[in-house]
Amino acid sequence: MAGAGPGRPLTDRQHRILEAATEVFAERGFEGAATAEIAQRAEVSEGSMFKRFRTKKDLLLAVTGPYLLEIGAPDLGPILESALADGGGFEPLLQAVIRDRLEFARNHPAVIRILVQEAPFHPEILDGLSGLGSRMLGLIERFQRSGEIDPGLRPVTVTRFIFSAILSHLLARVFVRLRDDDEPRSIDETVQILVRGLAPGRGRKEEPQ
Amino acid sequence: MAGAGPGRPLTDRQHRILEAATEVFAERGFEGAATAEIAQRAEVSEGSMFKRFRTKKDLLLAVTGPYLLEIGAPDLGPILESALADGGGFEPLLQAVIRDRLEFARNHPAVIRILVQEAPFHPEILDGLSGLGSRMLGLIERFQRSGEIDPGLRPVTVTRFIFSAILSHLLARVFVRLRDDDEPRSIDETVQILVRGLAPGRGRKEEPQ
Amino acid sequence: MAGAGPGRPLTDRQHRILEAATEVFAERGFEGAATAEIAQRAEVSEGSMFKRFRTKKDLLLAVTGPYLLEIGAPDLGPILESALADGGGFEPLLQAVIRDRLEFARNHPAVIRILVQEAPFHPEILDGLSGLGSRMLGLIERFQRSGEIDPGLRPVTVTRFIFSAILSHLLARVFVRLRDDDEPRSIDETVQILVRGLAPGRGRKEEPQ
Amino acid sequence: MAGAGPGRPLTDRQHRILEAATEVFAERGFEGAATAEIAQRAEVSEGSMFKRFRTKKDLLLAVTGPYLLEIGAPDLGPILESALADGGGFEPLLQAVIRDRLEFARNHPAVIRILVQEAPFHPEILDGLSGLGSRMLGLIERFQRSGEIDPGLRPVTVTRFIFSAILSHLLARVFVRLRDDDEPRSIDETVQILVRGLAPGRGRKEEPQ
DNA sequence: CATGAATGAGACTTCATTCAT
DNA sequence: TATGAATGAAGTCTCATTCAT
Repeated sequence: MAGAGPGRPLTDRQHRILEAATEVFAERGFEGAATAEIAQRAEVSEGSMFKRFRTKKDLLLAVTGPYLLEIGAPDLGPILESALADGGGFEPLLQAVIRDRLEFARNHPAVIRILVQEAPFHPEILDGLSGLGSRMLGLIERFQRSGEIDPGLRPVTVTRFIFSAILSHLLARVFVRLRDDDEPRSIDETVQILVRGLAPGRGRKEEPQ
Repeated sequence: MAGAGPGRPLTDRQHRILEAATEVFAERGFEGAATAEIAQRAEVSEGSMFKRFRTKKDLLLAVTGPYLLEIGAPDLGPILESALADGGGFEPLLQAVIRDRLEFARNHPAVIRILVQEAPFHPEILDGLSGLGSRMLGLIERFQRSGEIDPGLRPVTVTRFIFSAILSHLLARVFVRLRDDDEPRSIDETVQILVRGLAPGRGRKEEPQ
Repeated sequence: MAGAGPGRPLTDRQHRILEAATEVFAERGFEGAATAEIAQRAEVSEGSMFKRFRTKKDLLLAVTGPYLLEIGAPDLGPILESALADGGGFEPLLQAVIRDRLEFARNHPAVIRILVQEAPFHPEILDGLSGLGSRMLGLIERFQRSGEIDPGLRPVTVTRFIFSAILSHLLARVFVRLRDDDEPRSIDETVQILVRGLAPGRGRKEEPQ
Repeated sequence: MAGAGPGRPLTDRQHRILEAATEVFAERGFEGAATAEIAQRAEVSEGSMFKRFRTKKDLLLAVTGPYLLEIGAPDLGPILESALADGGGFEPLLQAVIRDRLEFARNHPAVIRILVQEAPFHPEILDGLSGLGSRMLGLIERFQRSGEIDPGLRPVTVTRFIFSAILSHLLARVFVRLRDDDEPRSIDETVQILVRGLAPGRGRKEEPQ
């Protein structure tokens, strides 16, 4: 999952343009970003820039697209993949997923910002994620059958919870620049809470009936 | 917490302006919003608008400010207050908080959007929240002492977790317009997961053995 | 037909803008015209200009529209009207029409240029003329019945011929700035040629003998 | 007059460029045409194009030039030439001229469009026609002496009239794409009207005094 | 010689803000 | 006071032309 980058071959200039665009979009938001500033940071004329990327929005999609494809793609990061493949338990998988996504955030914080900031205004930005949701639901049901997740919880809720746990890490990292330096511990704690919270009840507790 | 609104007395015109601004900021984002459109929707001349709100940014702060003040203010919603006051347990408090915030989101979805969308670009927008964090930490430590929250977890983590659980509800409601209609159940499940996940382990920390 | 002008009330500034636009469009053509130059000649900022006329094309239509409406409208110039109304002969009508249109060209040469130059690229510019053709055909058939126009000629041909005779005057005036100063004689000659040329043959169709 | 094309030898590439330029200029006008599109349609790089034709305007002149030279040149179409040479009558000459020009328009409609559209902005485009006017005047005077054209008409008027009759055919063909399919009859009618209209009066008629 | 990437100048258009009425 | 016309600055995008490869 950690992510390679765009598939199409990019010239050096185009690479610089995308990097500059990523920076500026992250700093100022899409609407607030000026194509002139992007071109300037890329040390390229605006004319050149618009030759390859026909509109500002193309630039946005070119910046975010590659990363989304990879998120939804089946070739996840090696750690994650092994955790998934061996039909292993829920806990190691969570560990792997969270670690993987946090590493992604560490490597591409600006892209994370852009995705989060612009998704409400440009829904198509997330089109690459279409498959992710159903895949998650499938996994969760599997773990419910294996007894690691409480079958009484609706998969929707579980999905949202896991997403939000990860998201909170990302937001803290990328936006708040949290003072929490002990990331390993943070991950351990997050996993612990999730595992315990999602585990089947010990007989009593919370059953409506 | 449920919150009335701005404290300063607003003329009818100003009220209409703020409503229009809220709509437009939510729909198009701060940078994407045109003051002309705000004035038009408020059925007020641009001149009048800028007389009272000197800049577009003033308008933004006037829209968000009141709600933040109220979030940090001591006069929380009645339900919440009672839950807090009687030194009651963690679970009913969580119920109350989540319910209260969801109601808030139902009443002011546009404000939620604006807060989430613009916070990264206008940090001062969140200034009103300064006290919230430490108050949360205090509460958490109290529940750790009372044995309802695992003392092994750092309060920072717990805070983030609770926030993110609430946030995920808000996001689902406001942005994704989720198909999850069974909100009461959703809340119950959320509370269950949090209570179980944050509860002290059964004898030892995290190790099964 | 001589033409009043636009129907909507125009402020002084807007009037100046339309005048400037007329000049510049006539001189440089629509594509060749720069909105900056129009604004400058009108002594108005571009911003102001685009407030009233949302696009450059709006400006074009605002310049040409009024004159076309009047061409197709039933309130022709007084001379023309009287010539038409009294069921008079073909010759005085031709005199009136040609004189009227030439006067129009003398008063609005720039508009004529624009119409001729831009019609091929902006067909909607001529929408106001829709009714003119059929009205012409009706008139011609009437004169064919009255024996002033050869019934052997198809009305299409006759229409084209009359149009082209008028057009040639306009073009000569507006584009070539012809050295033909004796306009009255020019008109007389044109009318003579048309009347004779369109009159029924002397006994047989086309063969002198 | 029927006219082959440019005199200078053109490589295949240059030929393709001129064809593409003709198309694009006709469709979009000179200002509206993009050199990039011309190069693309010609399947030639912009670099190559500008090597041979140094500016866009060169391209325009290269497109129109050859046809104008030929119009003014002494090697008219065979039909026309015979009609002219044998000192024949006015009517057969008119027939020949009109037919010849209409055939020209059928063969090169795009060039006609360009000439008509761009002549007002690039007068030099018509430089090749310099001799045409005086030659026409000479012919007309000859026919006035021979009694086929009314000597009372000024040659300027007659010239304009003949031009306009031909022009109206061209315009109808090229711009309006007229529904008049019966071209032969159209020509006959045009010639009839001109011959009758320009013929000397039968003693009375139209004398100012 | 052919190419097409690169560019600077300028095009049209939008917009937050001001100010005379 | 309320208005909305006016604007300057800036924004996105296009294009004829050049030049290193």
